[in-house]
Amino acid sequence: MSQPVVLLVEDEPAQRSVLSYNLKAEGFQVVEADNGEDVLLLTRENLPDLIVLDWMIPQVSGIEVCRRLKVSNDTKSIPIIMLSARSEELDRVRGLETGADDYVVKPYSVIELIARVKAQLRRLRAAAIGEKLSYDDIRLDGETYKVYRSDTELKLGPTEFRLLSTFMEKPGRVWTREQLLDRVWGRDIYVDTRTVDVHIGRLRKALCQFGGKDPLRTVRGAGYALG
Amino acid sequence: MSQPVVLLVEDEPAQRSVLSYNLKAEGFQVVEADNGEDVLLLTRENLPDLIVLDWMIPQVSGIEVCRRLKVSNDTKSIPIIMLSARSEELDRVRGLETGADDYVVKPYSVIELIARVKAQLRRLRAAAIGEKLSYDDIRLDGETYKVYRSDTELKLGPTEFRLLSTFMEKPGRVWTREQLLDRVWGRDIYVDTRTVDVHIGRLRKALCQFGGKDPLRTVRGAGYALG
DNA sequence: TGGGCATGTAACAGTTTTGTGACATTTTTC
DNA sequence: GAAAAATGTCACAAAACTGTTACATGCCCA
Repeated sequence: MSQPVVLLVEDEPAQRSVLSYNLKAEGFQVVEADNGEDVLLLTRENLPDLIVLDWMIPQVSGIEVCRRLKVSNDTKSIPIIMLSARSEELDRVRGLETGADDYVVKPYSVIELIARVKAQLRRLRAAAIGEKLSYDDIRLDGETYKVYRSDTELKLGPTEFRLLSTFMEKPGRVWTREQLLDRVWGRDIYVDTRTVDVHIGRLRKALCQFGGKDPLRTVRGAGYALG
Repeated sequence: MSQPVVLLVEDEPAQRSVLSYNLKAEGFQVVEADNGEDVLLLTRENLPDLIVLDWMIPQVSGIEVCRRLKVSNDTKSIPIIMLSARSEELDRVRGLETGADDYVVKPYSVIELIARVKAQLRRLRAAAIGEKLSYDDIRLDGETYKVYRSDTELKLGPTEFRLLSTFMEKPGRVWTREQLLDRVWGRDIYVDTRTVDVHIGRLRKALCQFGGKDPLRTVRGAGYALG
Protein backbone atom coordinates (compact mmCIF):
# COMPACT_ATOMS: atom_id res chain seq x y z
CA MET A 1 0.00 0.00 0.00
CA SER A 2 2.64 2.47 -0.98
CA GLN A 3 0.19 4.92 -2.44
CA PRO A 4 -3.17 4.26 -0.88
CA VAL A 5 -6.24 4.69 -3.05
CA VAL A 6 -9.06 6.77 -1.67
CA LEU A 7 -12.50 6.75 -3.27
CA LEU A 8 -14.00 10.16 -2.76
CA VAL A 9 -17.76 10.45 -3.08
CA GLU A 10 -19.18 13.95 -3.02
CA ASP A 11 -21.64 15.47 -5.45
CA GLU A 12 -20.74 19.09 -4.86
CA PRO A 13 -17.98 19.74 -7.43
CA ALA A 14 -16.23 22.51 -5.51
CA GLN A 15 -15.92 20.53 -2.34
CA ARG A 16 -14.91 17.44 -4.19
CA SER A 17 -12.14 19.20 -5.99
CA VAL A 18 -10.76 20.77 -2.84
CA LEU A 19 -10.70 17.46 -1.05
CA SER A 20 -9.33 15.65 -4.01
CA TYR A 21 -6.58 18.15 -4.37
CA ASN A 22 -5.57 17.90 -0.76
CA LEU A 23 -5.69 14.16 -0.66
CA LYS A 24 -3.46 14.02 -3.69
CA ALA A 25 -1.07 16.45 -2.12
CA GLU A 26 -0.83 14.07 0.81
CA GLY A 27 0.22 11.30 -1.49
CA PHE A 28 -3.03 9.46 -1.95
CA GLN A 29 -4.35 8.27 -5.21
CA VAL A 30 -7.88 9.59 -5.56
CA VAL A 31 -10.82 8.15 -7.45
CA GLU A 32 -13.83 10.44 -7.59
CA ALA A 33 -17.54 9.79 -7.81
CA ASP A 34 -20.52 12.09 -7.54
CA ASN A 35 -23.37 9.68 -7.13
CA GLY A 36 -24.25 6.50 -5.35
CA GLU A 37 -24.58 4.40 -8.43
CA ASP A 38 -20.98 4.90 -9.46
CA VAL A 39 -19.64 4.20 -6.02
CA LEU A 40 -20.56 0.58 -6.13
CA LEU A 41 -19.04 0.17 -9.55
CA LEU A 42 -15.90 2.10 -8.81
CA THR A 43 -15.37 0.28 -5.57
CA ARG A 44 -15.36 -3.07 -7.26
CA GLU A 45 -13.22 -1.75 -10.04
CA ASN A 46 -10.57 0.00 -7.99
CA LEU A 47 -10.75 -1.73 -4.65
CA PRO A 48 -9.83 1.44 -2.79
CA ASP A 49 -8.15 1.28 0.57
CA LEU A 50 -10.66 3.71 2.00
CA ILE A 51 -13.87 5.50 1.03
CA VAL A 52 -14.85 9.03 1.95
CA LEU A 53 -18.60 9.14 1.48
CA ASP A 54 -20.96 12.06 1.60
CA TRP A 55 -24.31 11.23 3.09
CA MET A 56 -26.32 13.29 0.61
CA ILE A 57 -25.58 12.07 -2.83
CA PRO A 58 -27.84 11.49 -5.84
CA GLN A 59 -29.35 8.18 -6.86
CA VAL A 60 -28.38 5.84 -4.05
CA SER A 61 -27.98 7.54 -0.69
CA GLY A 62 -24.76 7.40 1.24
CA ILE A 63 -26.37 5.26 3.87
CA GLU A 64 -27.58 2.75 1.37
CA VAL A 65 -24.20 2.64 -0.33
CA CYS A 66 -22.55 2.08 2.97
CA ARG A 67 -24.88 -0.75 3.81
CA ARG A 68 -24.37 -2.48 0.55
CA LEU A 69 -20.63 -2.20 0.74
CA LYS A 70 -20.62 -3.58 4.23
CA VAL A 71 -22.63 -6.58 3.12
CA SER A 72 -20.42 -7.80 0.34
CA ASN A 73 -17.48 -9.87 1.41
CA ASP A 74 -15.16 -8.21 -1.06
CA THR A 75 -15.75 -4.74 0.19
CA LYS A 76 -16.85 -4.93 3.77
CA SER A 77 -13.41 -4.47 5.18
CA ILE A 78 -12.86 -1.19 3.38
CA PRO A 79 -13.10 1.59 5.95
CA ILE A 80 -15.70 4.24 5.23
CA ILE A 81 -15.62 7.78 6.51
CA MET A 82 -19.05 9.39 6.31
CA LEU A 83 -19.51 13.09 5.75
CA SER A 84 -22.76 14.59 6.91
CA ALA A 85 -24.02 18.12 6.74
CA ARG A 86 -25.18 18.74 10.25
CA SER A 87 -24.73 17.16 13.59
CA GLU A 88 -28.39 16.18 13.94
CA GLU A 89 -27.93 14.22 10.77
CA LEU A 90 -24.85 12.69 12.24
CA ASP A 91 -26.81 11.31 15.14
CA ARG A 92 -29.36 9.88 12.77
CA VAL A 93 -26.77 8.42 10.49
CA ARG A 94 -24.93 6.90 13.36
CA GLY A 95 -28.14 5.51 14.77
CA LEU A 96 -28.79 3.76 11.51
CA GLU A 97 -25.97 1.37 12.10
CA THR A 98 -24.62 1.73 8.67
CA GLY A 99 -21.31 0.28 9.59
CA ALA A 100 -19.31 3.38 8.72
CA ASP A 101 -16.03 3.50 10.54
CA ASP A 102 -15.88 7.20 11.22
CA TYR A 103 -18.00 10.29 10.82
CA VAL A 104 -17.11 13.85 10.02
CA VAL A 105 -19.55 16.72 10.27
CA LYS A 106 -19.53 19.56 7.77
CA PRO A 107 -18.15 22.09 7.80
CA TYR A 108 -15.04 20.10 8.56
CA SER A 109 -11.49 21.26 8.35
CA VAL A 110 -9.65 19.57 5.54
CA ILE A 111 -6.75 18.93 7.88
CA GLU A 112 -8.99 17.07 10.24
CA LEU A 113 -10.48 14.93 7.53
CA ILE A 114 -7.04 14.03 6.29
CA ALA A 115 -5.97 13.17 9.79
CA ARG A 116 -8.92 10.82 10.05
CA VAL A 117 -8.17 9.25 6.73
CA LYS A 118 -4.68 8.54 7.90
CA ALA A 119 -5.90 7.23 11.20
CA GLN A 120 -8.21 4.78 9.46
CA LEU A 121 -5.45 3.60 7.20
CA ARG A 122 -3.22 3.04 10.17
CA ARG A 123 -5.88 0.94 11.79
CA LEU A 124 -6.32 -0.96 8.60
CA ARG A 125 -2.67 -1.74 8.54
CA ALA A 126 -2.68 -3.06 12.06
CA ALA A 127 -5.64 -5.22 11.18
CA ALA A 128 -4.06 -6.36 7.97
CA ILE A 129 -1.50 -7.93 10.22
CA GLY A 130 -3.75 -10.94 10.38
CA GLU A 131 -1.41 -12.30 7.76
CA LYS A 132 1.79 -14.21 8.22
CA LEU A 133 4.95 -12.54 7.05
CA SER A 134 8.38 -13.97 6.71
CA TYR A 135 11.84 -12.85 5.83
CA ASP A 136 14.92 -15.00 5.95
CA ASP A 137 14.62 -17.06 9.13
CA ILE A 138 12.18 -14.67 10.77
CA ARG A 139 8.47 -15.43 10.79
CA LEU A 140 5.79 -13.10 12.07
CA ASP A 141 2.26 -14.25 12.65
CA GLY A 142 -0.15 -11.34 12.78
CA GLU A 143 -2.94 -13.52 14.02
CA THR A 144 -1.29 -14.89 17.13
CA TYR A 145 1.06 -11.91 17.44
CA LYS A 146 4.00 -14.23 17.73
CA VAL A 147 7.42 -13.93 16.15
CA TYR A 148 9.81 -16.78 15.50
CA ARG A 149 13.40 -16.94 14.48
CA SER A 150 14.40 -20.36 13.17
CA ASP A 151 11.46 -21.90 15.02
CA THR A 152 12.36 -20.36 18.35
CA GLU A 153 9.76 -17.99 19.64
CA LEU A 154 11.00 -14.49 20.33
CA LYS A 155 9.66 -12.26 22.97
CA LEU A 156 8.98 -8.71 21.86
CA GLY A 157 6.98 -5.82 23.18
CA PRO A 158 4.08 -4.19 21.30
CA THR A 159 6.11 -1.42 19.77
CA GLU A 160 8.83 -3.79 18.70
CA PHE A 161 6.19 -5.98 17.13
CA ARG A 162 4.63 -3.16 15.13
CA LEU A 163 8.05 -1.95 14.12
CA LEU A 164 9.06 -5.37 12.90
CA SER A 165 5.82 -5.94 11.06
CA THR A 166 6.29 -2.64 9.26
CA PHE A 167 9.74 -3.69 8.17
CA MET A 168 8.58 -7.12 7.13
CA GLU A 169 5.84 -5.74 4.94
CA LYS A 170 8.51 -4.52 2.57
CA PRO A 171 11.86 -6.09 3.29
CA GLY A 172 14.73 -3.94 2.10
CA ARG A 173 12.78 -0.74 2.01
CA VAL A 174 14.33 2.10 3.95
CA TRP A 175 11.96 3.89 6.29
CA THR A 176 12.75 7.33 7.61
CA ARG A 177 12.24 7.97 11.29
CA GLU A 178 9.28 10.16 10.44
CA GLN A 179 7.66 7.43 8.39
CA LEU A 180 8.12 4.98 11.19
CA LEU A 181 6.67 7.40 13.69
CA ASP A 182 3.75 7.82 11.37
CA ARG A 183 3.10 4.13 10.93
CA VAL A 184 4.11 2.67 14.22
CA TRP A 185 3.26 5.42 16.65
CA GLY A 186 0.69 7.56 14.83
CA ARG A 187 1.35 11.09 13.71
CA ASP A 188 -1.04 12.78 16.09
CA ILE A 189 1.16 12.15 19.08
CA TYR A 190 4.37 14.05 19.47
CA VAL A 191 7.33 11.80 20.02
CA ASP A 192 10.97 12.60 19.53
CA THR A 193 12.50 10.97 16.48
CA ARG A 194 15.32 9.70 18.67
CA THR A 195 12.79 7.44 20.31
CA VAL A 196 12.80 5.47 17.12
CA ASP A 197 16.50 4.78 17.55
CA VAL A 198 15.98 3.46 21.02
CA HIS A 199 13.22 1.12 19.94
CA ILE A 200 15.26 -0.03 17.00
CA GLY A 201 17.92 -0.92 19.50
CA ARG A 202 15.43 -2.86 21.56
CA LEU A 203 14.10 -4.64 18.51
CA ARG A 204 17.62 -5.59 17.56
CA LYS A 205 18.27 -7.02 20.95
CA ALA A 206 15.00 -8.92 20.85
CA LEU A 207 15.75 -10.34 17.41
CA CYS A 208 19.16 -11.54 18.47
CA GLN A 209 18.30 -12.71 21.96
CA PHE A 210 18.94 -16.30 20.95
CA GLY A 211 21.75 -15.59 18.54
CA GLY A 212 21.78 -14.91 14.84
CA LYS A 213 23.00 -11.78 13.20
CA ASP A 214 21.29 -8.43 13.24
CA PRO A 215 18.94 -8.28 10.26
CA LEU A 216 18.29 -4.56 10.60
CA ARG A 217 20.28 -2.13 8.56
CA THR A 218 21.00 1.46 9.55
CA VAL A 219 21.09 3.79 6.59
CA ARG A 220 22.99 6.82 7.70
CA GLY A 221 21.21 10.05 6.94
CA ALA A 222 18.07 8.20 5.94
CA GLY A 223 16.63 5.68 8.36
CA TYR A 224 16.36 1.94 8.86
CA ALA A 225 15.53 -1.12 6.83
CA LEU A 226 15.18 -4.85 7.18
CA GLY A 227 17.85 -6.60 5.17
CA MET B 1 16.69 20.24 -2.20
CA SER B 2 16.82 21.94 1.11
CA GLN B 3 15.93 25.31 -0.32
CA PRO B 4 14.03 24.73 -3.51
CA VAL B 5 14.36 27.16 -6.35
CA VAL B 6 11.23 28.49 -7.97
CA LEU B 7 11.33 30.27 -11.28
CA LEU B 8 8.54 32.82 -11.25
CA VAL B 9 7.37 34.10 -14.61
CA GLU B 10 4.90 36.97 -14.52
CA ASP B 11 5.07 40.20 -16.46
CA GLU B 12 2.93 42.29 -14.15
CA PRO B 13 5.46 43.75 -11.68
CA ALA B 14 3.06 44.17 -8.77
CA GLN B 15 1.82 40.61 -8.89
CA ARG B 16 5.28 39.27 -9.39
CA SER B 17 6.62 41.07 -6.38
CA VAL B 18 3.79 39.89 -4.13
CA LEU B 19 4.30 36.31 -5.15
CA SER B 20 8.03 36.55 -4.96
CA TYR B 21 7.81 37.99 -1.47
CA ASN B 22 5.56 35.23 -0.25
CA LEU B 23 7.52 32.46 -1.84
CA LYS B 24 10.67 33.77 -0.24
CA ALA B 25 8.92 33.99 3.09
CA GLU B 26 8.15 30.29 2.69
CA GLY B 27 11.79 29.54 2.29
CA PHE B 28 12.03 29.23 -1.45
CA GLN B 29 14.71 30.78 -3.50
CA VAL B 30 13.04 32.77 -6.24
CA VAL B 31 14.31 33.56 -9.70
CA GLU B 32 12.14 36.02 -11.59
CA ALA B 33 11.42 36.55 -15.24
CA ASP B 34 8.95 38.77 -17.04
CA ASN B 35 9.04 37.41 -20.52
CA GLY B 36 9.14 34.15 -22.36
CA GLU B 37 12.54 34.63 -23.84
CA ASP B 38 14.26 34.81 -20.47
CA VAL B 39 12.47 31.77 -19.11
CA LEU B 40 14.24 29.40 -21.39
CA LEU B 41 17.60 30.90 -20.57
CA LEU B 42 17.03 31.13 -16.85
CA THR B 43 15.72 27.61 -16.70
CA ARG B 44 18.84 26.21 -18.20
CA GLU B 45 21.02 28.39 -16.08
CA ASN B 46 19.36 27.80 -12.72
CA LEU B 47 17.68 24.46 -13.15
CA PRO B 48 14.80 25.45 -10.88
CA ASP B 49 12.89 22.80 -9.02
CA LEU B 50 9.61 24.27 -10.18
CA ILE B 51 8.27 26.94 -12.52
CA VAL B 52 5.29 29.19 -11.91
CA LEU B 53 4.33 30.42 -15.34
CA ASP B 54 1.83 33.07 -16.33
CA TRP B 55 -0.03 32.30 -19.51
CA MET B 56 0.08 35.83 -20.84
CA ILE B 57 3.66 36.96 -21.08
CA PRO B 58 5.54 38.95 -23.71
CA GLN B 59 7.64 37.51 -26.52
CA VAL B 60 7.09 33.80 -26.20
CA SER B 61 3.72 32.82 -24.76
CA GLY B 62 3.45 30.75 -21.65
CA ILE B 63 2.03 27.90 -23.63
CA GLU B 64 4.89 27.91 -26.03
CA VAL B 65 7.41 28.12 -23.22
CA CYS B 66 5.76 25.24 -21.50
CA ARG B 67 5.86 23.15 -24.63
CA ARG B 68 9.49 23.82 -25.26
CA LEU B 69 10.46 23.04 -21.71
CA LYS B 70 8.55 19.81 -21.83
CA VAL B 71 10.35 18.76 -24.98
CA SER B 72 13.91 19.12 -23.80
CA ASN B 73 15.25 16.24 -21.82
CA ASP B 74 17.01 18.45 -19.35
CA THR B 75 13.94 20.37 -18.36
CA LYS B 76 10.95 18.21 -19.02
CA SER B 77 10.82 16.85 -15.52
CA ILE B 78 10.53 20.29 -13.93
CA PRO B 79 6.96 20.75 -12.78
CA ILE B 80 5.15 23.76 -14.18
CA ILE B 81 2.23 25.53 -12.56
CA MET B 82 0.32 27.63 -15.06
CA LEU B 83 -1.43 30.83 -14.10
CA SER B 84 -4.28 31.96 -16.28
CA ALA B 85 -6.49 35.00 -16.02
CA ARG B 86 -9.92 33.53 -16.36
CA SER B 87 -11.45 30.14 -16.15
CA GLU B 88 -12.43 30.11 -19.81
CA GLU B 89 -8.79 30.51 -20.56
CA LEU B 90 -8.01 27.74 -18.19
CA ASP B 91 -10.17 25.38 -20.15
CA ARG B 92 -8.46 26.43 -23.30
CA VAL B 93 -5.01 26.17 -21.83
CA ARG B 94 -5.75 22.81 -20.41
CA GLY B 95 -7.15 21.71 -23.74
CA LEU B 96 -3.91 22.60 -25.41
CA GLU B 97 -2.10 19.75 -23.71
CA THR B 98 0.85 21.81 -22.84
CA GLY B 99 2.04 19.38 -20.28
CA ALA B 100 1.70 21.75 -17.35
CA ASP B 101 1.39 19.92 -14.09
CA ASP B 102 -1.11 22.16 -12.39
CA TYR B 103 -3.25 25.20 -13.16
CA VAL B 104 -4.29 28.12 -11.04
CA VAL B 105 -6.92 30.63 -12.11
CA LYS B 106 -6.57 34.32 -11.34
CA PRO B 107 -7.52 35.83 -9.02
CA TYR B 108 -5.92 33.16 -6.88
CA SER B 109 -5.16 33.27 -3.23
CA VAL B 110 -1.49 33.41 -2.57
CA ILE B 111 -1.90 30.79 0.10
CA GLU B 112 -3.45 28.43 -2.36
CA LEU B 113 -0.74 28.94 -4.90
CA ILE B 114 1.90 28.28 -2.29
CA ALA B 115 0.09 25.17 -1.22
CA ARG B 116 0.16 23.96 -4.80
CA VAL B 117 3.81 24.75 -5.15
CA LYS B 118 4.52 22.72 -2.07
CA ALA B 119 2.35 19.89 -3.25
CA GLN B 120 4.23 19.70 -6.53
CA LEU B 121 7.56 19.70 -4.78
CA ARG B 122 6.42 16.97 -2.41
CA ARG B 123 5.42 14.88 -5.34
CA LEU B 124 8.70 15.55 -7.05
CA ARG B 125 10.70 14.60 -4.02
CA ALA B 126 8.65 11.50 -3.45
CA ALA B 127 9.24 10.50 -7.04
CA ALA B 128 12.93 11.23 -6.96
CA ILE B 129 13.47 8.98 -4.05
CA GLY B 130 12.40 5.40 -4.29
CA GLU B 131 13.30 5.36 -7.93
CA LYS B 132 15.31 2.61 -9.47
CA LEU B 133 17.97 3.90 -11.80
CA SER B 134 20.50 2.09 -13.83
CA TYR B 135 23.36 2.90 -16.10
CA ASP B 136 25.65 0.38 -17.67
CA ASP B 137 26.42 -2.15 -14.94
CA ILE B 138 25.48 0.19 -12.12
CA ARG B 139 22.11 -0.07 -10.43
CA LEU B 140 20.78 2.31 -7.82
CA ASP B 141 17.67 1.57 -5.83
CA GLY B 142 16.23 4.61 -4.14
CA GLU B 143 13.87 2.53 -2.06
CA THR B 144 16.45 0.35 -0.38
CA TYR B 145 19.25 2.85 -0.74
CA LYS B 146 21.41 0.16 -2.20
CA VAL B 147 23.83 0.47 -5.08
CA TYR B 148 25.11 -2.44 -7.11
CA ARG B 149 27.78 -2.82 -9.68
CA SER B 150 27.40 -6.05 -11.64
CA ASP B 151 25.38 -7.54 -8.81
CA THR B 152 27.91 -6.72 -6.13
CA GLU B 153 26.65 -4.36 -3.51
CA LEU B 154 28.69 -1.23 -3.10
CA LYS B 155 29.08 0.70 0.08
CA LEU B 156 28.68 4.44 -0.23
CA GLY B 157 28.08 7.27 2.18
CA PRO B 158 25.09 9.60 2.05
CA THR B 159 26.74 12.28 -0.04
CA GLU B 160 28.17 9.78 -2.47
CA PHE B 161 24.74 8.27 -2.80
CA ARG B 162 23.05 11.56 -3.56
CA LEU B 163 25.81 12.50 -5.93
CA LEU B 164 25.50 9.25 -7.82
CA SER B 165 21.75 9.42 -7.98
CA THR B 166 21.99 12.90 -9.43
CA PHE B 167 24.32 11.66 -12.13
CA MET B 168 22.21 8.64 -12.85
CA GLU B 169 19.10 10.69 -13.31
CA LYS B 170 20.63 12.03 -16.47
CA PRO B 171 23.53 9.92 -17.64
CA GLY B 172 25.89 11.85 -19.83
CA ARG B 173 24.78 15.22 -18.64
CA VAL B 174 27.56 17.49 -17.45
CA TRP B 175 26.94 19.09 -14.09
CA THR B 176 28.88 22.13 -12.97
CA ARG B 177 30.21 22.14 -9.45
CA GLU B 178 27.69 24.81 -8.55
CA GLN B 179 24.82 22.74 -9.84
CA LEU B 180 25.99 19.76 -7.88
CA LEU B 181 26.35 21.83 -4.74
CA ASP B 182 22.80 22.99 -5.28
CA ARG B 183 21.33 19.59 -5.77
CA VAL B 184 23.40 17.46 -3.51
CA TRP B 185 24.31 19.80 -0.72
CA GLY B 186 21.56 22.41 -0.78
CA ARG B 187 21.93 26.05 -1.42
CA ASP B 188 21.73 27.53 2.02
CA ILE B 189 25.03 26.17 3.20
CA TYR B 190 28.29 27.59 2.02
CA VAL B 191 30.68 24.95 0.88
CA ASP B 192 33.77 25.36 -1.19
CA THR B 193 33.42 24.08 -4.73
CA ARG B 194 36.60 22.08 -4.24
CA THR B 195 34.66 19.94 -1.85
CA VAL B 196 32.84 18.59 -4.86
CA ASP B 197 36.10 17.35 -6.29
CA VAL B 198 36.90 15.52 -3.11
CA HIS B 199 33.55 13.81 -3.02
CA ILE B 200 33.79 12.95 -6.65
CA GLY B 201 37.03 11.26 -5.78
CA ARG B 202 35.38 9.36 -2.99
CA LEU B 203 32.53 8.33 -5.22
CA ARG B 204 35.00 7.11 -7.81
CA LYS B 205 36.77 5.02 -5.25
CA ALA B 206 33.49 3.62 -4.01
CA LEU B 207 32.37 2.75 -7.51
CA CYS B 208 35.58 0.94 -8.27
CA GLN B 209 36.14 -0.69 -4.89
CA PHE B 210 35.56 -4.10 -6.45
CA GLY B 211 37.09 -3.35 -9.82
CA GLY B 212 35.64 -2.00 -13.03
CA LYS B 213 36.57 1.17 -14.75
CA ASP B 214 35.73 4.66 -13.59
CA PRO B 215 32.38 5.64 -15.09
CA LEU B 216 32.70 9.29 -14.14
CA ARG B 217 34.03 11.75 -16.62
CA THR B 218 35.79 14.98 -15.75
CA VAL B 219 34.98 17.77 -18.12
CA ARG B 220 37.77 20.22 -17.86
CA GLY B 221 36.59 23.74 -17.17
CA ALA B 222 33.01 22.59 -16.75
CA GLY B 223 32.33 19.87 -14.27
CA TYR B 224 31.54 16.17 -14.11
CA ALA B 225 29.31 13.68 -15.82
CA LEU B 226 28.43 10.04 -15.70
CA GLY B 227 29.48 8.27 -18.86
C1' DT C 1 59.55 22.80 -22.71
C1' DG C 2 57.91 25.40 -19.17
C1' DG C 3 54.48 28.15 -16.85
C1' DG C 4 49.91 28.48 -15.39
C1' DC C 5 45.74 26.31 -14.26
C1' DA C 6 42.56 22.71 -13.28
C1' DT C 7 41.96 18.50 -11.05
C1' DG C 8 43.21 14.38 -7.82
C1' DT C 9 43.78 12.91 -3.29
C1' DA C 10 45.88 11.87 1.49
C1' DA C 11 45.47 13.50 5.90
C1' DC C 12 43.30 15.57 9.62
C1' DA C 13 40.41 18.04 12.54
C1' DG C 14 35.96 18.84 13.20
C1' DT C 15 30.86 17.81 13.02
C1' DT C 16 26.99 15.06 12.73
C1' DT C 17 24.67 10.91 13.33
C1' DT C 18 23.75 6.79 15.68
C1' DG C 19 23.98 3.32 19.74
C1' DT C 20 22.80 2.44 24.27
C1' DG C 21 22.50 2.30 29.46
C1' DA C 22 19.94 4.61 32.93
C1' DC C 23 15.91 6.52 34.81
C1' DA C 24 11.35 8.53 35.58
C1' DT C 25 6.59 7.75 34.05
C1' DT C 26 2.87 5.51 32.37
C1' DT C 27 0.31 1.40 31.40
C1' DT C 28 -0.82 -3.29 32.01
C1' DT C 29 -1.30 -7.41 34.62
C1' DC C 30 -2.67 -10.19 38.23
C1' DG D 1 -3.35 -1.87 44.62
C1' DA D 2 1.24 -3.66 44.06
C1' DA D 3 4.40 -5.65 40.89
C1' DA D 4 5.87 -6.04 36.26
C1' DA D 5 6.27 -4.44 31.71
C1' DA D 6 6.63 -0.98 28.45
C1' DT D 7 7.58 3.65 27.12
C1' DG D 8 9.89 8.14 26.15
C1' DT D 9 13.79 10.96 27.05
C1' DC D 10 18.31 12.10 28.27
C1' DA D 11 23.26 11.97 28.41
C1' DC D 12 27.26 10.31 26.98
C1' DA D 13 30.17 7.23 23.95
C1' DA D 14 31.28 5.48 19.62
C1' DA D 15 31.19 5.54 14.82
C1' DA D 16 30.72 7.49 10.43
C1' DC D 17 30.94 11.19 7.58
C1' DT D 18 32.51 16.00 6.09
C1' DG D 19 35.08 20.04 4.56
C1' DT D 20 39.44 21.99 4.12
C1' DT D 21 44.03 22.26 3.31
C1' DA D 22 48.24 21.25 1.14
C1' DC D 23 50.63 19.18 -2.04
C1' DA D 24 50.88 16.05 -6.22
C1' DT D 25 49.68 15.33 -10.75
C1' DG D 26 48.09 16.15 -15.24
C1' DC D 27 46.61 19.17 -19.14
C1' DC D 28 46.84 22.98 -22.36
C1' DC D 29 48.99 26.37 -24.96
C1' DA D 30 52.50 29.68 -26.07
